[in-house]
Amino acid sequence: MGTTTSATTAATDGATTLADVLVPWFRAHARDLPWRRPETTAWGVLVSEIMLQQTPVARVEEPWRAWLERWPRPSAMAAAPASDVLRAWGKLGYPRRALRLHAAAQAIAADHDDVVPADVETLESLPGIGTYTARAVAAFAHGQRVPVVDTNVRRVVARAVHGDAEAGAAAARDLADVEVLLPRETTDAATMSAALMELGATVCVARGPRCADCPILDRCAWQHRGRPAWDGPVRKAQTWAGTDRQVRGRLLDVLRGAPGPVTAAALEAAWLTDPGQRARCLDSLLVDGLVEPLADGRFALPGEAGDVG
DNA sequence: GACGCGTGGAT
DNA sequence: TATCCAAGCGT
Repeated sequence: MGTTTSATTAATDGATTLADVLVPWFRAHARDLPWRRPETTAWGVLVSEIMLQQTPVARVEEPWRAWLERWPRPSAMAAAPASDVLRAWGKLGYPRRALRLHAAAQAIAADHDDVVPADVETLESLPGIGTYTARAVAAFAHGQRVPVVDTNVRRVVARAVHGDAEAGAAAARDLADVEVLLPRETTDAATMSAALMELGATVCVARGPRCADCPILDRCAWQHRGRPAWDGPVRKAQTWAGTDRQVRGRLLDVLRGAPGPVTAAALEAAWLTDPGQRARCLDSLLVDGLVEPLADGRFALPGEAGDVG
């Protein structure tokens, strides 16, 4: 980073746009994340985007490196059993993401010549790739000029453009909101999207925004309005202790930690508080395809026992 | 549109 | 210690 501001052309009427400020700011201040390096493949970008869904950057860096070293192409991962994929996923959380990435890799290998698609609609047709991830891959891996809207971008737009403290629920209009902020130049458009995300992740954060460090403070609508408090609906607090999520996590942790199939007793020991809840959660893991029952009564990670498809 | 889905660091 | 929150997706 630290490159000089390479004459980002201002709008034809001479007005300085948001992109005129944020693109150079990004080039000077962006974190040096491994998936942003120029040698990163589209597959590497896709893997990073899936891992980063609801998971902080700091916890993704090392698993991402190991993942790309082990499975440098979609076909490599496609050939691995799901059990290997789930163990490599480790404790990143939301393991259904790993299963969907596995399925996406198989589809890319089988139907797309092992090349990560560049078309938003095609990307969205793949498992685990939704509105955000499809556009992130199209923009960051393939340089397309498409709006990329995640929770950071929605917060930045809510504040800087709409003058609200928080973004509220995601809406279809979010894409159009951001599209008008993108510069005409395709390459700069992708950088602008990355800049909006970076600003939201490092400066315009949810709690305790560092407005003194903000490059667009002088044109922030929220600032101009005196930074009024959020008066919209309050998000429901996440509960954790005793939830099915916790129980599922415990059960899966037993499977991941074992070298092979485990007994029903081993899973029962993972959650003694409420046997009914434990049974219900194990069943939901079976439904999700995260666990497989064996004929002898034991349980295994999918594909682990050699029972292919 | 609301809900369920893991995990762990920050405050 | 408890709560908040983190580059969403599928149902």
